[in-house]
Amino acid sequence: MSADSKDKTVRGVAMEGKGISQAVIGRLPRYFRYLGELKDEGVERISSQDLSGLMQVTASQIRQDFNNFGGFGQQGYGYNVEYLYEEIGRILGLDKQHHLIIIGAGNLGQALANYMDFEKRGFIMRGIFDINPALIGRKVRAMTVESMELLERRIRENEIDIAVLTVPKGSAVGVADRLVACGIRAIWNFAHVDLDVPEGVQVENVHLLDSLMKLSYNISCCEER
Amino acid sequence: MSADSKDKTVRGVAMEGKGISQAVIGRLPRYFRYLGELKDEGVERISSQDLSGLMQVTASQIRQDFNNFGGFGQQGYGYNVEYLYEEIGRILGLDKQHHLIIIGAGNLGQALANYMDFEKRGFIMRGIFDINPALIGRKVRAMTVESMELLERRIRENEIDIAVLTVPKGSAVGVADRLVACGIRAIWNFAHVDLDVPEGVQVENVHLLDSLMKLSYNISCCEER
DNA sequence: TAGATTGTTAATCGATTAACAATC
DNA sequence: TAGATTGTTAATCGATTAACAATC
Repeated sequence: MSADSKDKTVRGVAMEGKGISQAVIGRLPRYFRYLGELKDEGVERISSQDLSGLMQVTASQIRQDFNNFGGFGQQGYGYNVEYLYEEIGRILGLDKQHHLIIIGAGNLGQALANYMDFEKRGFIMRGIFDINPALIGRKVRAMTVESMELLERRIRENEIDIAVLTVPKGSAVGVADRLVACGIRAIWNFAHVDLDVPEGVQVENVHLLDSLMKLSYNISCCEER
Repeated sequence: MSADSKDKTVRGVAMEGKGISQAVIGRLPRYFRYLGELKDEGVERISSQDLSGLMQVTASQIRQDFNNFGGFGQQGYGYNVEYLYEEIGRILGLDKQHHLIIIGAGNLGQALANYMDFEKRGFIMRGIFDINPALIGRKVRAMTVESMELLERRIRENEIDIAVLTVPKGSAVGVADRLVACGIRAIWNFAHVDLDVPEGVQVENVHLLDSLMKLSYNISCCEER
């Protein structure tokens, strides 16, 4: 890797550049998951070859992926599982805590609020909001559903990084605008619309219906052979 | 397109071949969504150019994508919105009904059971299962949570296409094996593990934690500039 | 007919895989 | 040292974009 596409590595913290493709990023959580399992099983080191067999991706891709962030391995040895796990966690920003609020306390919003695995990785739910007066005041796990009027204030008070958008598609764009206006960094969007946000605000879409449609396609395309 | 990469088109039903890349398939639901909106607004025809402006993808890609399934447009005219909408729906298999069961009646399973938009597109929930005796018998929308013992019987009786897997990661692999054994066609997997199924069984993963991790990466990579 | 816009081929770009020299 | 395995460059493959002839 040339000196200018690779960014400086400061004391083990890979200060990765802007040039990493989303294809690579998309694979990091899966590496992280497998490495976590290996670590739990007490495996100390692993080669790209062995990880390749386990994960069903080429060893070449594994090495290429890791090298985007500087070398984590050692020739003739492979990769230290714990070290690699830690590094990928750091790259993914899992060494820092994130504060989230959920907007939309319907079924999905409540389900996400109750899902414990997020907290284990540092994603802390700090509030849940709804316009429906019938829901306001209701307890959801450790939180109380609050009025949408309090949205901006709470975002500032509680240093919220990420807004989880589980409102109906009709209100999503309006809510997203309010979020952007009060300086949110990221939106995890479950509403079935595309959000248009200024550069610097991250949007990650979870379009469940789209996902189901892909499944539907793959069912029908296979039987038609 | 050469005669042998393009499959026969029988009476408007595009019998698409196996050769369509998942990149293309992944974009179809979004086209479908935009075309549905245009249709609802009463727009009769649209050019790849205009759709390009709307959807923020290149006109070239739009034409290329549609041409994977044979020509839906007309030179000098563009695409008929309603026709294209119908065709893409058909390609995605939305002209047929799908029968689903949910396995795991926890928060997420219940949230998905209550989500109305799936039915509108022909995804009909026909059952919900759990091992937890405390949940069995409970009403979820029009369904009653049933024991896992009834799983295989219900799949056969109700002609289930798709199993929605919302069980903890520890039990997911075991349940998936049972599903495969009794001939399920497709698994919509929300459990945080990779399922290993035989060819011909479709798996669509929704790894929420992975999605959140990507968001986390994109937050931290931007501030580090 | 002239203008518009597709279908389709060719050019470019990016991502994946293969190969191998560097090195532990 | 010899063997193993990475880091990295080069080759391949696939996907996207550009261009334009076909045609409505």
